[in-house]
Amino acid sequence: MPTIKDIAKHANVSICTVSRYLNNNIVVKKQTEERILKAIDELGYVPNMVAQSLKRNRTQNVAVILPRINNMYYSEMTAGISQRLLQSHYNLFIFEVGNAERTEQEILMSMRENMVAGVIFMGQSQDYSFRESLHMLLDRGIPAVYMNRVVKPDGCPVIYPDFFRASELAAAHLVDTGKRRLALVHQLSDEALIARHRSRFSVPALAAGLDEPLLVYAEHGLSQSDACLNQLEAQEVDGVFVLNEILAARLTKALVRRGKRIPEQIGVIGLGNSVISSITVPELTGVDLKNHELGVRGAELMLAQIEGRPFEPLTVIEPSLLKRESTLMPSAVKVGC
Amino acid sequence: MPTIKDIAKHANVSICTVSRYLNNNIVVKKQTEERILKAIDELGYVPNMVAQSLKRNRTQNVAVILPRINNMYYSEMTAGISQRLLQSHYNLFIFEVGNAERTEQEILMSMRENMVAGVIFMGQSQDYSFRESLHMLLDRGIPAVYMNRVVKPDGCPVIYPDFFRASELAAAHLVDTGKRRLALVHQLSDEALIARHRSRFSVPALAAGLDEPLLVYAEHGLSQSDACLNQLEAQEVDGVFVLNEILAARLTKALVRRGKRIPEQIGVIGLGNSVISSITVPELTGVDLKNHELGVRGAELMLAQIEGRPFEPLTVIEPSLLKRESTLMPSAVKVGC
DNA sequence: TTGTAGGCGTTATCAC
DNA sequence: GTGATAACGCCTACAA
Repeated sequence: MPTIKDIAKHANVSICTVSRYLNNNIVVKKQTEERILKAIDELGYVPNMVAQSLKRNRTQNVAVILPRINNMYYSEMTAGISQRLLQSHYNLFIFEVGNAERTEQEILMSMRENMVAGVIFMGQSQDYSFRESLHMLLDRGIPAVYMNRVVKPDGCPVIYPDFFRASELAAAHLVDTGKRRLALVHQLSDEALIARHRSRFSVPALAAGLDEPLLVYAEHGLSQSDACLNQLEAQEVDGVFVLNEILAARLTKALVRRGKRIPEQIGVIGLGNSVISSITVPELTGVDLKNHELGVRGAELMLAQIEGRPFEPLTVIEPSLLKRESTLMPSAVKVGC
Repeated sequence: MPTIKDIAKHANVSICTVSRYLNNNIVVKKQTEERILKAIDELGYVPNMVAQSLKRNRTQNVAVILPRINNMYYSEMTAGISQRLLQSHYNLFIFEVGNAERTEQEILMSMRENMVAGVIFMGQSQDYSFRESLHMLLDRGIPAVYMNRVVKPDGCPVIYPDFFRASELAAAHLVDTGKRRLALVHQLSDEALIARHRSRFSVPALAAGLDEPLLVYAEHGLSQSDACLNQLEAQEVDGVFVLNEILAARLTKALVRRGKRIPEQIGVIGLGNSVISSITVPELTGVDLKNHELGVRGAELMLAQIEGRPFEPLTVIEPSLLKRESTLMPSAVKVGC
């Protein structure tokens, strides 16, 4: 592998002229430039980022730490990150920590060992890992971004979709389509999150003069005999928002098997807008959390920090509702008009 | 950031003693060891992999080049790769090339710039990219692995699932469940691949004395009015294998909407075993291509090359059939008995 | 068993 | 405009 040294020799200039020319730090004579270019071409020179990193004390590699890469939400975000980083000639490291065979300390040490330019922490909304050890990075000047986690900014920028707005959008749409008895189905364990979802979900219902919506916890392994379904039936629920796309699909299936007509008897909305929602029968109305955009914007927060540009400490992405078959068409008469 | 130099000073030993101790290249006196360990602990030393890479002329980073990370097949394989690489303390670079905003030359240059330890090329079975430029890597001693692509080994090990065996398994199961008129539905464009699928799919049918199965190309954007469905109906097909899981789900939906009873009137099998298959109504029998295992084994092929161990030039993973609701139970009387 | 010194490919601080 | 030269942190003959 030829080095700038070889280029310099071949072009009859000094090493540093080559280096500075390659880094655009200098204006060289036309003739010199041609000689350098010719040498690079003839010798097949490829710059060595490792040596550069050692010298500059920083790589062009950004690490993403996530629970599982084979999860559509995370992989969509990752795709957004990847795309944005590539544009700016940064590389993407993936660290899967789901199996938890590595401690936080070990992971952070790995970040330092590899001199990453920055770290993006991706996780569920209620994921609080790395909150303590984060400052070990920040203190050493390694920027970080929290992505998809609903936490207050504390030392590094935070970006997540407005999960609670999603609940509100869903409730509003159910109300708009004439539903009178709403329920919020979830599998969360974080009480604070549940409370926030519930309160936002209630807003459109209460505004329309409806009862306080039901809050239903769905056990894992939903089947036809589930308590969750019985509860919906007993309470005569006619509109439900499920805080998980796959769960929404399973619930839909279970409802259909119980003979419920969707959307006439019960409207269903899922949180998410992947291929899942377009495969169920009926197809699911869903709230799109804009995972790809989240990734792109998160990567931009990272780049802003690395390159010393200003950035927002908190970014909340507005979700959007996608209407499909599992809800009725909104009635012409809007609530409150 | 403290360096081995600082450790050496603090422990009152020479730099090289520290270095060799850390690399297990040496047995040091108990006392020396303790002093080194103490210094490492007190100074919070973290080894610098970048410097190490520069010296060793190779990083611990393995790159995976794939079309899209937000595709369940690829992300499952990637998860397998990630898991195996982490075990051996290698890092994972992700290079998405789907949007094709970079030429092969640029991508390979990026590999060299970053001194990756190896490159795993992941792509569709009929993906022939990088075949020409691959040797640019190999010639420079950078090992590569072809993953999921059905090509003959040529310079680097190849690993893929036995796609054609999947067709055979599916056909055999359809025959076992009493189906008499089979069809293979696909969206492929590679004639050679189609022919191989077709011939293997035919084997169980012909062995059972049935007609040669139908080969049906499904246009994109499958709907109820599709030629594909009409064809299946006209030919009175009662058993179908779809070479794509999502397409299988859509086809199932379309069949149900046309009033077909699955699996009684028509049995459906999809190629793939993700969450998709368990969400459709009815749930889809599928052929699992073992993507995760593919990833793990592929990573092992990479590691074997890097570490100079012997390895198989060609690995073909055996798929397995997962029976669900979209096919009948196999009859007790086996074909050919 | 331990130490000295040179070099990996690059950048950056000086001079000229 | 250009050129020596000294780092960056680590490894490794070679020497002691």
